[in-house]
Amino acid sequence: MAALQAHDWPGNVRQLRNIIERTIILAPGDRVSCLEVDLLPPEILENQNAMGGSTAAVAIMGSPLREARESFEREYLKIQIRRFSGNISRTASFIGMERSALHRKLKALGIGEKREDEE
Amino acid sequence: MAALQAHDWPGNVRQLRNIIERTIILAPGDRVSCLEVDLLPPEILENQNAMGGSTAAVAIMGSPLREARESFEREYLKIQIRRFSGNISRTASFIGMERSALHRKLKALGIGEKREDEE
DNA sequence: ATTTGCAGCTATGCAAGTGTAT
DNA sequence: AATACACTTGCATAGCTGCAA
Repeated sequence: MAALQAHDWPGNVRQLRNIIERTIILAPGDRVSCLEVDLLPPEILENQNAMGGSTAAVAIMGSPLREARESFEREYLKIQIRRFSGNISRTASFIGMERSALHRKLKALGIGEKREDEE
Repeated sequence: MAALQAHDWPGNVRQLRNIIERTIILAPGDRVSCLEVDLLPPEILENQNAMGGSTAAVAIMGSPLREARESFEREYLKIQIRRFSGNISRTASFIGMERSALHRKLKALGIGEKREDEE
């Protein structure tokens, strides 16, 4: 869905319909009647390549700016923090931000609640 | 550089040194003494996978939040606009933003100056 | 499509404080 | 005691956004 939504459908809906039908028909034998990202024609996937290409990255493009920005910051911060072994002070100075501000932001983004690993 | 900076080097510098030496030594015959992203050991590249994995995405992780956020928004907006064939009004309503605000933002991010293709 | 003025909300730096562990 | 962090809060200012024109 995200991949299809990320594309510009200038003409009428018929184009979208054609792509879907063609994709399903051309699906390889072991995935008959399958409609999945990697089966879509390359022209449709152009925007995916512009971004990371990962499913997550493409999904973000289907969200309003506010949410997309938040998702991005969440990922960005998680990685930065992990990179400094969880040390907030160092992370803050590296990303050019006040410690206190970082704390507020982490709280706002819901980072730091349920640990996934680290420490 | 970005890939190496994106990693957490908990111990002392010796680890970084070892990785670099090992990478160079283990480089395939056709790229002797080469130190490039794809040659780095998988453990080091973990953060890359977290993001899109593209070089650009990794580079962003080496920038302060302010810049990283801007880079993200720039990419996001470019794609959204392209997706609506350059129609600002529709793009704005889709991303949940006022037309005027979008204009200001595009101007601030320097989007719309030098066209790369479209229109 | 693009700008601009204006008011309100948000984000952030700065400063000050509390708590914990080494 | 002293240092190093984590985590909060109050406050003033700078920035962003909606609304109207």
